[in-house]
Amino acid sequence: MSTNRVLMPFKEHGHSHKKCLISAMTMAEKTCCTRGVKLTKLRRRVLELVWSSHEPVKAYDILDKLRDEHSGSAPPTVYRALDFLRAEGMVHKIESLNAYVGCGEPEHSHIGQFLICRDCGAVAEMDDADVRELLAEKAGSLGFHIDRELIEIKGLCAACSTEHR
Amino acid sequence: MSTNRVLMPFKEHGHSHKKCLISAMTMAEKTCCTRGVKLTKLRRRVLELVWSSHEPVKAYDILDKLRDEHSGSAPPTVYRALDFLRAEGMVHKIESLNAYVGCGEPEHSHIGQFLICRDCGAVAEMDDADVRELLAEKAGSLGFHIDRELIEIKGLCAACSTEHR
DNA sequence: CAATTAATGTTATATTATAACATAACATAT
DNA sequence: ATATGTTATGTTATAATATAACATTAATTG
Repeated sequence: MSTNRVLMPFKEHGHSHKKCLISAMTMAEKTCCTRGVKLTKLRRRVLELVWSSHEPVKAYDILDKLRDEHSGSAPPTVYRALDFLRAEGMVHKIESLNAYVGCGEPEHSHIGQFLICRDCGAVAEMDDADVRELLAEKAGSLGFHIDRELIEIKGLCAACSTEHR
Repeated sequence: MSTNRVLMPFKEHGHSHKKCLISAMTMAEKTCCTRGVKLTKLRRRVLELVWSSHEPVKAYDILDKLRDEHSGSAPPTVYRALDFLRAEGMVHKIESLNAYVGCGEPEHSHIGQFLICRDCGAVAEMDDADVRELLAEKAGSLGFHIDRELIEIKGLCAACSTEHR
């Protein structure tokens, strides 16, 4: 039995992204509503910008876009929105890139395992129980108790592998 | 059979660190010599500063110390030395902390899995083949080929768990 | 609608890292 | 030994990432 839950798979290159975006935004609205937290106009916009692709987005790139739309935007504008979105599990930070990606499944809290393609830059998110268990076991054998794990894997996605052949 | 190689275990709190430091520096000298690369005075000093404890060290903290010793030190001084040491596997960067730790086994190139205690701040380094294999398998099932993996686990080390009881 | 809380605006600054070019130290060939 | 090339370091400037602190506005609630 596989526990390889894929929260957000790699998409074929050039897929129509509109559906991803709509689905993510709908899910976010719904999740916020359920939780009684507010997805304000600003937060929604930042989430849209994060979801503009499957590649991690930089905070200052988001800021540039916000500034085009509203001159009063500043770093805190972005970081606060990102903090909110991260706290609600709608966005994850990729620490090794200082960049942010949308989460495909914000409604259930989790800690993802990220696959990052070195070629197209896209990120996929797994949430694999076997991996978590194995790490817990290995860490446990050293007397270490895990709170949170950060897993960011760099490599080549299937689509990019194919193109390279 | 366990594959849980521990490159740098957690030490009991308050252990005499001098031996760790001497051993690390000796190993570094030896490894550089074998490889025909130069552990210059500056690089050696930066490595010592990284090894001043088992906690990740910040680049600008290193810089402050270097400046005490030589006023001509600047950010590039530190980052270049760190780049060299990282390239030679003597230092690892903890991406989630923007900080640097010494590697217990620079002589064989590897990608470690880091356990970071939220209480004492110490870092242990594992290099576990089972974990690597499982991740390769899981990623592989998505058609993803792994180049490098980043694993940084936050939690509570054995010594800190004991103290909390 | 007054009081409170939450969200955003605004200014300033902290932290982390690199670019670009100059000089010095070291190695090697003549 | 000295010219030459290479590696390492010095130096100045700036880029990129993130937070602090306080003011204002908007939303919520008593």
